[in-house]
Amino acid sequence: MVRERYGSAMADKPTATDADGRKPGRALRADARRNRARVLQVAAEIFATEGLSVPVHEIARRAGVGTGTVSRHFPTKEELFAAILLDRMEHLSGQADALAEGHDAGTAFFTFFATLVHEGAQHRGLAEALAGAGYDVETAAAEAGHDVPGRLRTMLARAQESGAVRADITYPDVKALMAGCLSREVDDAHGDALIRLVTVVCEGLRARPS
Amino acid sequence: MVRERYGSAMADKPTATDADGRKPGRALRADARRNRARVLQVAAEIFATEGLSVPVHEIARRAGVGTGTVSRHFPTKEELFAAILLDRMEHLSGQADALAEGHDAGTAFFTFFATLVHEGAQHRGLAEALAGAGYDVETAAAEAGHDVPGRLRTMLARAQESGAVRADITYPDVKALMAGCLSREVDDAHGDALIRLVTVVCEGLRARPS
DNA sequence: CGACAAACGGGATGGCCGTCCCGTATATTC
DNA sequence: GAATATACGGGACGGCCATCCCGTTTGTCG
Repeated sequence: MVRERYGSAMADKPTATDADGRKPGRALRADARRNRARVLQVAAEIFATEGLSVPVHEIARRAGVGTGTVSRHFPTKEELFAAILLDRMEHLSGQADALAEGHDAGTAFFTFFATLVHEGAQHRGLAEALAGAGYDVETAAAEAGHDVPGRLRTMLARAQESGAVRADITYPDVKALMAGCLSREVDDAHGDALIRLVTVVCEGLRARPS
Repeated sequence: MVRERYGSAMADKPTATDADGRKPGRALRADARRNRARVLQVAAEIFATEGLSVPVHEIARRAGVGTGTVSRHFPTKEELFAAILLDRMEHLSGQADALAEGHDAGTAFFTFFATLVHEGAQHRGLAEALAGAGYDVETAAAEAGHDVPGRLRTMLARAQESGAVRADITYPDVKALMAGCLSREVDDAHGDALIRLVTVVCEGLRARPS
């Protein structure tokens, strides 16, 4: 059987000392900011391609920093997970705003839907692990101003008003369809299969000229 | 953050000594057979409700056996996972055969579809973990004579021939829809939400009188 | 019923990983 | 350019868990 870890133990009561959610005091030192971003990026890639069980030491090694640096920025592995997701949410809500501005309602919605599916294909496990731990990513993101679901909901409504999307579709329908595209059945997250699925779903959502 | 383990480390190269896949020699002693079945059942329940990271010791404790007994029957945790899934597959293919015999093609298909979704809701993580480890459950099950996908495929074909299911549906479509029903969005695996989703999907699959 | 092998129990072992700590290096500030 | 707090590196610690081992129990067969 292929080499694979399932996960790894985690402290029950992490002694949360500093979540880098620092509002007060000084700003982060320049190198600290760089390192933090680098860890976040490397960790996102590694977790996406190799699973959540990759040791934090390994993340640090590949990011070219010491383990202490990682755990100072993200006191627990769980907080690292959350930070990655929040970071992605920030990107996504930025993209959403750009799309909403530069395209007609239909195009914006369909494009954003596809973006979300591809993003989801990358970080599937992450979101599940945090959800399983009772961490509500969407709410946390919304509080940080990166309300991706809200934006999707708005885009859906506009697309429907403009006649690009069937009027009988609801937001939960869209979420379920998205989840369907993300099923394990679609093996490779980058492959054609995913693109085909998204295409099919979008076609299904599109309002028929009738 | 709520107490939650993500998983647990596992040996890279399990010294596979005995997989209980014993064809030759003596049959299992009566008590051994009992214990094996009991562990399998208890483990399936626990993994389904509490996640895959529950320690093997805990499984043994709750099954009322020693850890040695568990690891003799299932040398590694991974083999325990696989055994559970194979066991479920056996149940399922039995149900499939019974359904195919006792009902019309349409009812058989829809009922089995619902059964699969509910089963999937239980053992979601299990299948994912094994798939991630490169273990092909479906093939293994097929080799053991419990070819669930094959049966579903057959039932779909018959249901389509009989006019109960839309003719333009393909088997992969069905798998994707099934996966959609199993999305994390449907929180409680026993709740009404899942039943509603299944109902909707089945209605969608049903051939319209036109 | 007695003898033997199969199976059991659960403690011991080894390894892995998250987290903490502290001496060192470096960005920032005056 | 010096002083100082901030951040870094990576080794060490502690805990957890899968697996193994071996003395003991129990089913099986003659």
